[in-house]
Amino acid sequence: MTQGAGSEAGTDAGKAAEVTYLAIRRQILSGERAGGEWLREGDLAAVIGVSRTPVREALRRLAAEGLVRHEPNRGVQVEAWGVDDLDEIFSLRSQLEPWGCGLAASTGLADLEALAELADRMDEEARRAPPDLDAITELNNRFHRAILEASGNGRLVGLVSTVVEVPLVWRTFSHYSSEAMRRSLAHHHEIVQALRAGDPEWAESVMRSHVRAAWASLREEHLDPEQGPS
Amino acid sequence: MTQGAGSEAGTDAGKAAEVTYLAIRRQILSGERAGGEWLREGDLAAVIGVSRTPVREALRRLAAEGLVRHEPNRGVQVEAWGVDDLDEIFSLRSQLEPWGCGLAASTGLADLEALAELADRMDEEARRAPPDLDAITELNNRFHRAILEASGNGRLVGLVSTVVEVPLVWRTFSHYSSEAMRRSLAHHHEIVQALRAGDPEWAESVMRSHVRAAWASLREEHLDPEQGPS
DNA sequence: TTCGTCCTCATTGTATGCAATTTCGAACCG
DNA sequence: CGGTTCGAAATTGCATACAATGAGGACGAA
Repeated sequence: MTQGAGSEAGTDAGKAAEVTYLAIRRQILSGERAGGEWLREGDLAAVIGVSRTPVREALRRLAAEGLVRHEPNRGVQVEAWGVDDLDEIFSLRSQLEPWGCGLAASTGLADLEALAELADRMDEEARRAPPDLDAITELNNRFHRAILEASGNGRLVGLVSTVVEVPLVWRTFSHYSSEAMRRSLAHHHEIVQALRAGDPEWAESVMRSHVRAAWASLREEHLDPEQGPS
Repeated sequence: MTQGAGSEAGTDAGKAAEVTYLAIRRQILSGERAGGEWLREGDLAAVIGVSRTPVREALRRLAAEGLVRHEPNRGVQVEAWGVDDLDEIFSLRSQLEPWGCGLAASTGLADLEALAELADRMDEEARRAPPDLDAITELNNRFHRAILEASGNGRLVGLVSTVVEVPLVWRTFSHYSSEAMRRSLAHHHEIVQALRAGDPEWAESVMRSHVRAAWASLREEHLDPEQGPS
């Protein structure tokens, strides 16, 4: 068969369990799998072209990360998120990310060139005729991750990752107005500047503004359930 | 066949995978399994009395929680922690726990009676001839968890749990001097009082003192490797 | 002696078969 | 007609068998 997997077919680059994990994870983050949907081991195994064993491992891993919910003897279903989760996530984020950004300004571990380039590339992508939101999302996540890594606290990176890696947040930019987008991109440059100046309080403040602006944008969108179908 | 779960005898309360997970986890947190030690699936399966399948699931779950490290095609080894990890953990903790405690003071969700009782029972346990450190540890963890739960942010509970549930921190009290112990227990009562007063800043401050005092105690102990045998 | 190669064994990774549990529908009773 | 009980199908949980990968040692040549 090997019909559905498509992209993952061909190279056995990673192990089956890893491939399966990445495939399911991508489907959830992209919104391809709706919240509440049941994930049957047999179906997934058939589609991806592996046996149920690696599928089970992938599902357990996803459960540990909070992307799916495991109901004993019943199966696994995609976690359903709501506006309450948005508030939990962003109140945590607006606590942790500014703090980490301030630390990064103190340590001086950040690769300012790389960060500046990421910010520039986001500008470029945003200027395209139809902005490539996936590309911007990718760059934005790398930007935020790089800053947290520069905080010197490895656990902070992991914690924030587990919190923000949910569909609700992952596709942040698809909910931005063009004004919110411009402001967000400007924040990135200002953050780099604050880091370059080695000013922790400035860095922390900008990052706090950045996160809370994102919060407001998403919140507005989710309180008006007028989004398109499916 | 012969799956009688001999060693874990008594109730087959949970499923094999759950039992296995809890068994291995307990061994790691108690220090029974040293950092760096390799955990072979076959051995664990034989000892616990299950097949390798649930053992693998348990190990994957522990890997996702950061208690063990999974090396592809090589196996799983217990994570080794050092003083650097202590600093990472406690700098995170002294950021998150005071914040959560302040939130709890604002929400008023905390069950003050239950918290006061936990604090009292810790006092009692500490007064025993040989203080039952395991009992105190258990009560202390429940105390801290209850406060975070009262913050109204469910994710905060999970995040802090994954951070503090390592042997280094779990057995905090076994490293306390009697003075540090008394101060720590006093903090608990003061925290309850601050929550009762509904004063977020007070609550936050006491919790910050509480956490940072613990940090100092543990750090001192770990910088002087003159501790008694195992 | 020392380095490199190959072979063997231990261990993990995957697939498959079977037992246990849940779900869902249809027959049955009130 | 509504509610309940029983049973077959679907699904998960566990055990076992097999394949694949890596570690360590014996052997031989420089």
